[in-house]
Amino acid sequence: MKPKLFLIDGFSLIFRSYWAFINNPVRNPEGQNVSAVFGFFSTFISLLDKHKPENLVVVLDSPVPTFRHIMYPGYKANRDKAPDDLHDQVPLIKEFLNILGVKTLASEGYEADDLMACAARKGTEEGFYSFIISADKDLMQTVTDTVHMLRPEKGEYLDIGPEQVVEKMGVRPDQIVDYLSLIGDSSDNIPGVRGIGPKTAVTLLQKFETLDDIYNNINSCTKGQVQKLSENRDNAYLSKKLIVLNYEKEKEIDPAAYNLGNLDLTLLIPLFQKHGMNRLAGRVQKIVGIDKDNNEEPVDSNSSKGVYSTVFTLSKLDEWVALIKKNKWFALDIETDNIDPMKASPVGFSLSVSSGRACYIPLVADGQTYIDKDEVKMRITDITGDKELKLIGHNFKYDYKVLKRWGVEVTNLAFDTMVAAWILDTGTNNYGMDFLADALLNYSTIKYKDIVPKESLFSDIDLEIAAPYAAEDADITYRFYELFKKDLKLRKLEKIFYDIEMPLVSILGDIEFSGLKLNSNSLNEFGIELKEKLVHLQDEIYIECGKEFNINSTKQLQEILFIERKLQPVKKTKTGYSTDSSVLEILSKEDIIPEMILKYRMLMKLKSTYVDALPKYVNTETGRVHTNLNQTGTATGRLSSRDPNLQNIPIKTDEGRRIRESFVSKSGYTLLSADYSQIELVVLAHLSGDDALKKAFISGNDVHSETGSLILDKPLSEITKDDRRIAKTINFGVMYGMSSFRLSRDLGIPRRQAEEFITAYFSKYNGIRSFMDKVIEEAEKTGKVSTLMGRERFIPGINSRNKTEKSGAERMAVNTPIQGSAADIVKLAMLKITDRLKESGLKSRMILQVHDELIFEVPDSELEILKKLVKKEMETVVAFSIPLRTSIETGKNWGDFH
DNA sequence: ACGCTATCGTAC
DNA sequence: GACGTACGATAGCGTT
Repeated sequence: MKPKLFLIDGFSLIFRSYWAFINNPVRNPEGQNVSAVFGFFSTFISLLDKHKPENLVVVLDSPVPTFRHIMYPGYKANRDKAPDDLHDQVPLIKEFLNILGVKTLASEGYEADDLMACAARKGTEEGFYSFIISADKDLMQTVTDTVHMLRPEKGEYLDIGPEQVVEKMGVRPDQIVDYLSLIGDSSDNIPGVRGIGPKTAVTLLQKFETLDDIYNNINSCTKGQVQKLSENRDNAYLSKKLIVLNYEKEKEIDPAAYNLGNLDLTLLIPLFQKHGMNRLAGRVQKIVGIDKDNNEEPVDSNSSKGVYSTVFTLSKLDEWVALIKKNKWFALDIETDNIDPMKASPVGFSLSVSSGRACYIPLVADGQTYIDKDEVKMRITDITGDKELKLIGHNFKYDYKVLKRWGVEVTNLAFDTMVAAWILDTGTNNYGMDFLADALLNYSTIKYKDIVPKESLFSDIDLEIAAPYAAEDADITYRFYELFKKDLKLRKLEKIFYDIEMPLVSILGDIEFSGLKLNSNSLNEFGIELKEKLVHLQDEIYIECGKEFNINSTKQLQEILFIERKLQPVKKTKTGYSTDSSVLEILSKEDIIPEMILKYRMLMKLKSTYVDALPKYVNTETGRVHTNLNQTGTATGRLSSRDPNLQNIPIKTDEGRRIRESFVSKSGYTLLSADYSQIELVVLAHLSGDDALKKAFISGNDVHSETGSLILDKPLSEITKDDRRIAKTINFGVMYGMSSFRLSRDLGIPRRQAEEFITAYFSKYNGIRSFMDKVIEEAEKTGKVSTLMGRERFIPGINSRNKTEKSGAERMAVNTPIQGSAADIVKLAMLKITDRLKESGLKSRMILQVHDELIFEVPDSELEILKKLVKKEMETVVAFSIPLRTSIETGKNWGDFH
């Protein structure tokens, strides 16, 4: 049996699907028309299921003009432009195909028909059976014994070989071109011979074989035919040129590249569900389920409930421990009595070693104790400290901290399903079990809030209710594990997941567990100062305005500024005129109020967000602040920090710095901060390979001054502070895709000059321009971008025709490899340093990460050792062609560094 | 009382 | 509309 090569005429299918539902379009929850998406994938799935092709490619038309338009301006000139709501579905379809790993084929200047013909012929040469999936009858010219069409007719796809062509059209495949040249094609605006229709064409071709022969023997035709044929001779031959397919691209096509491998259709399920196409999601599940059946595996149990038991005795518990030791991989979940892991104690454990099976081990339920907690602790210590076993958890950092607090050190965490879900798609912001189970397994979980009333604890709940809920968590975690393990492999995301993110989970757990010491007293004193200043400022503002109002209300402030004081608005927001700081700064030239508001805003921010808030986070047991470093919080790979956010503690103003100063080291210890210098620019220099930027770094001089020297075209010695400021703004701006509009506003220079700066920047650093173009092109082709360590991010909207959306997507695409690679590097450094601290038995602890900065709490005696160790590990974590520098600072408080 | 969105401001 | 990634406070409005 020859392998099958499926060539899907993408737009043919898309158009047909769209118009098929035109009176009753399929819509997603947002109301967007997704008929074409639905129709396309409905057919796609059916074809895959029915024919099981080994190879498949979706062939797409390129934007006009093609060579046919150039040859004949009238070509397809009668076509209307595609409606917007059809147009908008194309990127979505491409994205879905991309996620599946199905290739697309397009080539500028050629139509899909040409490319399919090329691929089919090349396929024949290389031993494939080709199938062209299209409604277009022009393609019948390609049909041979080894090239068939699958043509939609009456709700099914008919297999069209040479015999079927003769049956349908009355001529052989090799006569199709001449046949169509005679009758023309009104839908493509191809003239043909006026007055000759299908009937006459067939008669003529049966008699004379070819168009040439017809004209050579024109005298044997009827009088009417002779007249029509001679009048339209040019049209007939022009039509022929337009209809015959072009094989120029045949050499470039490699059918083997379209091998589907192990196509995982389940990847489509969440996408379908997101767009309200539950029927399609169901069909995929059915198809995949049937496949599993054939392999004598249980019927897909993803969406069915599991079988759970409650463990009341130690002997039952030991049976489960034995199961774990046999299976090696096991899911563990802990129920506790507090949402904050630094305050929580375990009230029960659930375990699973296979999808659909789990148990719950209650310590406390309904206020009553069950199994002895010390006996359980021994078993838990046993299974979480055994490196032969592989622990699976969902958001296990929480459980890790609870266990650590309970006195159990987990050393064998191998798979966190929440982190895996994030690595597979960093672009969403819900990685909770309930949501993922619904989206990926079509499984509706028991919801915590449905079984635990407000103000109650989990340990208050009846065991009959608590046990299934808890066991389900372990069961679903195990199901996720089986799903994600496969996806990570398929998507080649194993390295970033297993080698970077997974070891990081417990490191982050340890950092959070350590926490930072906060001097609440000094903060409270500062709070009193701030309050006095704020009351004073508020009074002054009221007096100046002649009335009292809520200064914190932008709505009321707008009234004051733009109506009462008749100031000129600078920019608009969705709901009115903006009053943000850049606006107030401009307005402060005209009026004294804006400056007072700016001052008020700054002090208010410090007080409410930091001074008042931070002391509330001091843990009563440890006396320290334990932030939550969210590993799944960003689309680029960075960490984020919550409750409290310690990654945005002020530093820029003197007042703000006082907040930083309230973070102190414990007695006998010093804080050490190690900061990568300009890591994002260094990453950009490395990734782009731009010689000028690399040179700027290698020189060892300040990179912003070097940039200033380059774009302002003057020697380094003549670069003023102001020049440096401009260069710095541009350096950062470029990485974020800043416009000249914004640059001119931020620097207070004319738009023209800002444009010149940007132009100069890219002409001096031309490697950066080409790097960015390359990234955007990659994003357009694959729908995603990736970082140094292979982390991926989908870029929705990158193929949008909406200009704003498109350029927004481009900025994301360009920034993500830079920001994300920097994040990769810092994470690698964290892993290495942790290893070194462990093996050397030092008492120093990493206590915070702020994107490009690591903070340690170091015994005074270890200070010198640690300075060296940290610097060395950080600077050697990756081998770049340019140095990766760090600056180390130490002090008794976080603001003390200089 | 709670939840959502908009706006603003802090960090890297 | 016009600079990427976050979190969080407050206001204001709508729903329970």
